[in-house]
Amino acid sequence: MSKSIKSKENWVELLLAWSSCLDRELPWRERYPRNPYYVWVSEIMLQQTRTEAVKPYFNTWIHKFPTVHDLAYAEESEVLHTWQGLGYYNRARNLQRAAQEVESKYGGNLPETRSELESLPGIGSYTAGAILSIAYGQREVAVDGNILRIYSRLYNIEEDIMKSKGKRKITQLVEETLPIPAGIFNEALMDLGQEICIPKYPKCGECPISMACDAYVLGKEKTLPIKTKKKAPKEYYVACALIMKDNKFLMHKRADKGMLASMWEFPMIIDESADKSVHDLFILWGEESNVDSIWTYSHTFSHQIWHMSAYLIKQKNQIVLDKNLKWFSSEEYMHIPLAGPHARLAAWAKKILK
DNA sequence: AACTCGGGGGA
DNA sequence: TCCCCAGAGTT
Repeated sequence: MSKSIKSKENWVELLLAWSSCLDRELPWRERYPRNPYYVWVSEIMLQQTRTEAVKPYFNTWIHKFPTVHDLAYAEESEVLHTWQGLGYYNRARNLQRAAQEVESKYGGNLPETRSELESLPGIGSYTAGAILSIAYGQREVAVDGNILRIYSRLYNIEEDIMKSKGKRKITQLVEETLPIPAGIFNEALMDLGQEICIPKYPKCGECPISMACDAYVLGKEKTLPIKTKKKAPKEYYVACALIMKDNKFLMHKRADKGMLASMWEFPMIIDESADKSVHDLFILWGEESNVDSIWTYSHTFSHQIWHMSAYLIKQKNQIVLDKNLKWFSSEEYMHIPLAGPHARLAAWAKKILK
């Protein structure tokens, strides 16, 4: 039997041996058995987000909301404020809603079946599999971006891993190779995906299972996986109003659905035309005290680009406040969830009040 | 199946 | 610049 064939059979063992030596120190991996709530919070935070970005948020989160109960009864604004800067804010809202359901329906204990977990908001097939395998020791697959990439290379899968056909094929393959304990194996694959089998230039020279890897043997490690490109972000022009009264700024709470839901912003008009956004801002909020913008910034989201400009505006005589329109001092607005680039504008605008 | 939803880090 | 990342929900 040739070495490569033998390695193909043994790659799971080789991977597990490698990862046990690696012993990564992560805040959500501190003890055995794992705290299911910690696993849950970390998996939600890690969706589409790098480990290094998550670490400080995870520690702050656990400090503020140590248990499912604490999260369930927290103010939504504090939940969003704690998540501010991490992105994909529906994750935070869904996490709290799910915590409320776990509290009321399951007595504060995260359920241990795939169907019950996937019925909770924010928990899909990947996260359910991660919780079941890592926190509860069940033999369940958890197919994330790392696993799609690694299996595409290991088994020379040329299907597009972003499409359901490719994902189905790889999920089937993972199911066939999944050992016990699956949690250790799933974590080992994620470690390999972050440390070695990285997207652009995989470090095959350091890889413990390169001899079992079809892509490496065939010299295709840089061309796999096949993945569709994302389309270019759409560009918008955003005019922001700085309206002051009694050393406070007027601020607006965004709708509870859609982009940056329920987060606060300076009153703004967004449009595909720069001129129209500024024109409409003055129509709606009043006469400009200076026709020139006093602050500009371009912010790139994953699917939109906002070209922002801020204007000092003399307030109209009548501004009808409601729960979504309030005055905040620069001290006060550091404690509310600020919408994306508005956090940057808020930090800058503090000096106007001095 | 295609689209929305954030932000930051690396080459 | 461009690309990617421990995905889920909606249409």
